Amino acid sequence: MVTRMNVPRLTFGKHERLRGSLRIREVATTGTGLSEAPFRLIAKVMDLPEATPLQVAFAVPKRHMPRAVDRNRMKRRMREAFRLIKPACATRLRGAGTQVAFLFLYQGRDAVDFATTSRKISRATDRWLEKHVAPGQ
RNA sequence: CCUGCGCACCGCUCCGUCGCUCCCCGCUGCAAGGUGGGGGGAGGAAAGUCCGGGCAGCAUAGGGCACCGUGCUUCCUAACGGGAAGGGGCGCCGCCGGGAACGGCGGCGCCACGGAAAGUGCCACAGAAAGGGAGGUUGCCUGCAGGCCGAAAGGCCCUAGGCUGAAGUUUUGGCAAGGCCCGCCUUCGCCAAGGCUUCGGCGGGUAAAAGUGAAAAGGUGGGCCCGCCUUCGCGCGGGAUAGCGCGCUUCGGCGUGUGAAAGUAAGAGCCCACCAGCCCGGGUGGCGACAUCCGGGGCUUGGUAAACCCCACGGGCUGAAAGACCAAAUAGGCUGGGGAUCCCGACUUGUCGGGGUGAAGGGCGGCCCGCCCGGUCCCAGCGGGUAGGUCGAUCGAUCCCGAUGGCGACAUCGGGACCAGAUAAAUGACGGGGACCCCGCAUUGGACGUGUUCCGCAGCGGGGAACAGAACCCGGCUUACAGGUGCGCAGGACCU
Repeated sequence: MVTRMNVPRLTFGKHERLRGSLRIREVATTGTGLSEAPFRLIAKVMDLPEATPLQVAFAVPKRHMPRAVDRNRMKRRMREAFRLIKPACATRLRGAGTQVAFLFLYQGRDAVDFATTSRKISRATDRWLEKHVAPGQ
């Protein structure tokens, strides 16, 4: 109980997911992006319908990974990786007082393991925030 | 025991930490939500989207044509192009019968399996020729005798056909030369006619033999002997044999009854018998596909319908992005009220009444076009409709167990269970253990067949774990698949 009080839970609920084809298209077309190995991050500072500092979506194109099983596995790894770094990212955005929509794309042809995925996702997020969000407080 | 093939079934499991989604309950909050607890959460193919159905909307008097699909029978089913049980055909293997063609029985496998005898088309390559279809090549046989017309050339009859060239040889006759016994003989000589042999061209015939092809027009065996004639012909008669029937059998046959055949130059695809197939009629068995028996025809009618086509049966079209409902902002629509402005009328000269307002009016300007000014306002309600949301949407031809009926697919009855429901799309990430399989290392136990054999227990190290992710739901089909289990078949090794 004591640990629960101090350490924030590493949750990742539905309201923190970027949903709706119109918003996703807006991020994909007008957002600013950067690449990190097989991943690509596109994000945009914009108003979100939920009271949350960020929303995020993950995409794996069918033309690179034709089998649904492979696409699912890659999306799950990306989601898991982002879940673990999300709290730090959220506090930073709360400090800056802005809302950001993220869109992660996977552009590789073969699946990569979780360690690599985690490292790359984290680097990409840090780099994007460094560039576009003023450091809080 | 090993290997391969086929069919059926299974399709790793547990723990910890951190998460996701749906449902239920408690607390909290106006609500959104938060929080605590409990429960559910991918497959045998979820795949391909190839069939069928439910469900939904649209269309629809009835019928026909067109188009599409299906195609042995009966049954199962909500339905099917699915399934079950049968029938038939084909292929391979084994055994049996027959002189042969071929037939019977058994096993295994395969088959979209209505009609090719309604018509049309097509049948590559090869081959002379490929479907109303012949005699082409090599080879073989044959070209003998005659009549009539005509001046002749030639024509006609008869005939399967009624030729011709070269060389050699020979016979007869004549000529020439020579000889002598003088009317005969001889010749490396010449001419004419004829015969024979060989070779070639041309015509006729074509069985055995040879070729191509998937297929050359179903196949096998045989067609003997004697006699007769106003009629010599697919004539008539007699006999024999084959064949067929019956009986016996030592299965080798024997006995007995019946009993074939026609042609030609030679032959045959002509004739006879049988085998196989086909068609027609009838009997028996079967719900039926069909089977079987008897009689007749005397036909041989090739393949292809996944070519057109014919016949029978079925099909309205579109799919969950179907469809139903709620519904913001903005723009526009309609209705009502108010404001502003313009026009008209009335007079009490600033009020009232009526009407218009995507126009009136004013300016630039001779006029039209055009441009500019002015104004196009505010509020409420209604309806359509977009974003978004809810339903559809997860209790159903459902699953499990049992009983009964049925050869079976399956059906009926009884009891029990609730078992994914996401929506940029949940079912995961990381770590560790346990089974399983493979490889290596050593260690032991057992079996007799004592081997470079086979089987088993525990140990250490390393590796592997397939195909694949629900998207309205269900029944099938097809395809993919590591490893394992069971059954069947085939082959091999060893023992008895």
